[in-house]
Formats: sequence, structure tokens, C-alpha cells
Amino acid sequence: MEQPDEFKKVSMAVIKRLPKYHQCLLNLLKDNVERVSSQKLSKILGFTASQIRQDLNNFGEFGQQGYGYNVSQLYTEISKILGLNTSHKMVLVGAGNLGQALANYTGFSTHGFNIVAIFDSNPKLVGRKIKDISIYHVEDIEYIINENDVDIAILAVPQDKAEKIAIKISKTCIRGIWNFTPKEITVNSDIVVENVHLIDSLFTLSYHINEGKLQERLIKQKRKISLTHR
Amino acid sequence: MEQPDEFKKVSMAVIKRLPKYHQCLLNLLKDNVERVSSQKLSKILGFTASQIRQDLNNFGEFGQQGYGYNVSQLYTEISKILGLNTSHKMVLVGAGNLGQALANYTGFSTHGFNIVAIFDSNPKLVGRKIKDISIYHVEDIEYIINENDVDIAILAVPQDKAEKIAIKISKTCIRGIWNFTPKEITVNSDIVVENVHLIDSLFTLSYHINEGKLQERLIKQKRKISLTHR
DNA sequence: ATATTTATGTTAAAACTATCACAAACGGGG
DNA sequence: CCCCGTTTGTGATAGTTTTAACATAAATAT
Ligand SMILES: NC(=O)c1ccc[n+]([C@@H]2O[C@H](COP(=O)([O-])OP(=O)(O)OC[C@H]3O[C@@H](n4cnc5c(N)ncnc54)[C@H](O)[C@@H]3O)[C@@H](O)[C@H]2O)c1
Ligand SMILES: NC(=O)c1ccc[n+]([C@@H]2O[C@H](COP(=O)([O-])OP(=O)(O)OC[C@H]3O[C@@H](n4cnc5c(N)ncnc54)[C@H](O)[C@@H]3O)[C@@H](O)[C@H]2O)c1
Repeated sequence: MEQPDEFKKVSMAVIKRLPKYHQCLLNLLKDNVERVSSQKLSKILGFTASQIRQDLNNFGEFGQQGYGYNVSQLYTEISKILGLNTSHKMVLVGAGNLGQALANYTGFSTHGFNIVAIFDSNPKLVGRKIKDISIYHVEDIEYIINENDVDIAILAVPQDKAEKIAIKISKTCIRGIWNFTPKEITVNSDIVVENVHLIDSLFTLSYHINEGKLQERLIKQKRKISLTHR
Repeated sequence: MEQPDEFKKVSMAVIKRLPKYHQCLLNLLKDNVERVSSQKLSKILGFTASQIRQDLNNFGEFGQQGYGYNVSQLYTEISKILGLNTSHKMVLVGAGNLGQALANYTGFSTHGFNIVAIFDSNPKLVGRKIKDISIYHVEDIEYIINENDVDIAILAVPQDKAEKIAIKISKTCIRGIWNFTPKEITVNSDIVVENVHLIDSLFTLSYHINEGKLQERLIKQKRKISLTHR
């Protein structure tokens, strides 16, 4: 089952770091920095230089001995790898609290991610606009997605509605779902799902805040806490 | 420098799964399920039964051979580990698009995370309320945090303001910062920072959507892409 | 030209995670 | 009370990710 190097799957750990490289290189580019070494990147990003070289080598030989990496070239390559060289059309489903915040945010379109339509089930919202983007009734979603060649659907609906909508749009030309509901959605197709589970993030923060007390508790007990069910 | 077992640091990978266990057990509890085996949890969560047992063993011996885990007990224990047995006071900094969405969300308080004050620099917002929570001027933030024994600060301000505010509140009784700005903030103290980098999440989604094309490109080249800087 | 410095790509080792496998403990039924 | 099926906790194993080391190549200085 050994695969040749070229087709070896890139690990999730590496992929998660790519946006950091992208951001960092964009900053360097803005500062008119022409070249950068893994060493310098290491200083900025806090990853080891070795890791940076290995990460980049998953995708190609972008550097040169004695010179380092050309900032502009590397930025372009990483953009391509992340699929940022072409722009993306998105739809937003759910124009509630979170949906409206996302619709009003300008930071996505600066990277080529544009919301082209918004959907809701609330008749009071349908027909309105957010930043010139029309809100349509969710029943028209499949048609509008296909008609406009939309890439990505942002899910910001109540969690009990998430699954149904996900299944619905999985029959369109949608390639990815950006899911803001706490629900773990599963679509049986080649659609990619990226979850933003804010509660998990908050709980992780809480864990770290609580870590000290947790240790104290264990130290007092002098050994593992053991339970019996009655 | 070997540490005894009880004090061995729990790995990040495990911590990230704890909220999943918590959610899952809450669901079981609601369904009045009394006991559960690692096997059954495995079915629900998609982790291996072995991993689940090892994860839980980082914190104690919560199960019993031949019986499994008592849902209610395990839920309580995981809640304690995550620091959810006591309620948390939070402040929100930045009452813009995202800030308002977060302030209006009820899902945090159901887990004991309550926003007790909101801060902004915009005089038009100061004095108003969101869901009965007053918006104060950000210059009063240190006083109000300390006065109310606030745990957590939510950062939803423009990114160029993030660092300054972070430094300011790091001198209060704040224990954790939940950072929604793209800025990587560093506070030189024992304050925990949890980042929600939405752009990174979107880029990761984009990567996966683009993955197919990326492979094609590599296959056509028949080997790694190699660059020279001139 | 040639030597020296810089810095990559890559191989090897170390550290970290996940899975396997099984003895030991418990529950329940006869 | 004892047997048998269940299921944990754990030590061993396998797999993954990170870090270290270095041969090699380009750039720069001499
Ligand atoms: N607001 C937050 O800060 C926040 C934080 C974490 C998670 N979330 C999650 O994000 C999701 C949205 O949160 P929110 O606060 O914006 O909720 P919300 O109730 O304010 O908005 C939900 C919107 O979805 C619309 N809707 C309902 N059913 C629909 C359907 N079938 N099709 C299309 N639209 C439909 C509603 O009309 C409403 O406008 C929820 O799942 C929530 O759990 C929100
Ligand atoms: N809205 C989104 O969907 C979204 C998505 C990703 C990231 N973000 C990030 O979240 C942050 C907030 O985004 P937003 O869309 O809500 O922006 P916004 O401009 O709507 O809101 C920012 C708010 O912060 C206030 N503010 C400015 N300076 C302040 C200061 N010194 N102290 C206190 N308050 C101050 C402003 O008055 C404003 O109300 C930004 O860093 C943004 O990059 C937002």
C-alpha cells in the first residue's frame, strides 16, 4: 500500500499551518521584503525552521540554498495551494445574529471569497438586503446555487435545521460547507465540511483556565480519582 | 526531569476531544441513558473505544469493568475537568457586527458563561444595552473587570486594537482571552489565549476544495514543482 | 577563481498519539 | 456462590509528527 511520494497525503497538521504561512508572507510582501529564510520565518511564526522547511517541501522545492525563499514567489505558491488564486462564490444560509455579522464582514472578500446570496426562512427577512446582497427564501436555494456556480455554503441556521439544509445543498454544485452550528453534519458525498464549533473553543479556554485547580485536586488526592457507579 | 504520572501534562489532542465527550454525555443524559461503554461512545463519536478509555484515564478511573461508565457521573467529572461546574463571568470588548452576534447568543449562558458587561469606544454605542447588558466605554474596562471578578474577556475589536486591549486587561483579574481578531496576541503572563481565527478556517476549507486540482497539477508535472528566484 | 558563509532539501532520530491486546474486575443469571 | 460474558485500565505496539543533523548547492566575500 506504499504510495509514491508525489501522491502521499499531506497531513492535517501541515494543512492547518498553511494559512499562517500565507498571512505571514502577505505581511512580508506588504513590507517589501524580497527574500526570507526558514530561520526568519521561524522567528516570526514560532515554528521551528526545520518544520517550516519540511512543511513547504510537501508541495514543492520553493527555496534555494544560500538564498532562502523569494517572498513573492512563495506567497503565490501557497495561495495556489490554498486555492486562493481563483475567487470563490459563497452563499449564506441563516440571516440571524451570526449570519448578519458574517454578511457584513469585509475580510472575506479581500481574499476573494464573496457572498453572492443570502437565504432565510423568515418571511420578514426575505426580500431585504445586507450590503447589497439580497436575502432569498431558502426554498430557492438549490436553483440559485446552481445558477450562480456557487462554491461554498455558510451554515448559520439553528442547529436542528442544519442537517436538512446540508442534505439539500449536497445535491447542488456546492463543494464545501462552512458550518457554524454546533451540529456535526455528515453529507455522504465528496463535499468538504469545515466546522466552527465555538462552544468547543470556549470550553477549551475554560479547561486551561481551570487547569491549575485541577492539578491541586489531583495532588490533594495523591492519586487518580476513582469512581464506583453506586 | 521525569514527572510522576499524576502530574504528567495532558496532551492538546486529548483536551480538544473533551468538549465532544461533554456534549455527547449531555445528549445521553437527556435521553435518560444510565450507563455507557467505551464501545457505545465509540459508535457515537467516531473515536476508537481504546482512545476513549485512554483519554478518560488521563483524569481518573471513571469506569468499572463489566459495567462501563455511569453517564451522569462521567458527565459531572468531565464538566469539572472543563471547569464547567462553576459559572464564568465574561466581558465582551467590541460591540460591532460580531460582538453583537455573540452578545445576543444564548448558547453560552446555558453552559454557565455569562456576559456581564460590554465595552466599546464608539460613543454612539456606549450607554446602550444588548439583551439587558450595558455597553460601557472601554476606558472603564479595568475597573469593571476587577469589580465584578470577571474570568474571561471576549475580543471582537478591529485587529489593530487587539494587542493594546489585551495588555490593558492582562493587568486585571482576567484569566482567559477569547480572541476573535485575526491578530496573534501575546500577553506575557499566565493568562490563557484561545484564538478563533475564522479566516484560517475558511482557508482550510478552500484547501480541501482545491485538493483535487492540486493533485492534478502535481501529476502533470510528474514531479515536485521547483522554483528559482530569478 | 576560490574560499567562506548561508540556507535548503532530506534522511535519521526523537517525541508524541493512537491502536491493539489482554489480565483483572465487575454484574448478572442460574 | 460460582460461572460466564462484559468491559475497563494498562502495558506493548504501531503510526504520525516534530526536531535534529548534515550533505549539498547557491550566494557572497576575498
Ligand atoms: N450567534 C452566535 O454568536 C453563535 C455562537 C455560536 C454558535 N452559533 C450557532 O450559529 C447558528 C446561528 O446562530 P444565530 O445566533 O445567528 O441564530 P439566530 O436564531 O439569530 O439566526 C438563525 C437564522 O436562521 C433562520 N432560519 C431558521 N430556519 C431556517 C431554515 N430552515 N432555512 C434558512 N434559514 C432558517 C432564522 O430565521 C434566523 O434568521 C446556530 O446554530 C447557533 O447555535 C451562534
Ligand atoms: N464580523 C465577522 O464576521 C468577523 C469574521 C472574522 C473575524 N472578525 C474579526 O472580529 C473583529 C470584529 O469584527 P466586526 O465585524 O465586529 O468589526 P466591527 O467594526 O463591526 O466592530 C468593531 C467594534 O469595535 C469597536 N472598537 C473599536 N476600537 C475599539 C477599542 N479600542 N475599544 C473597544 N471597542 C473598540 C468599534 O466601535 C466597533 O463597534 C475584527 O477583528 C474582525 O477582523 C469578524
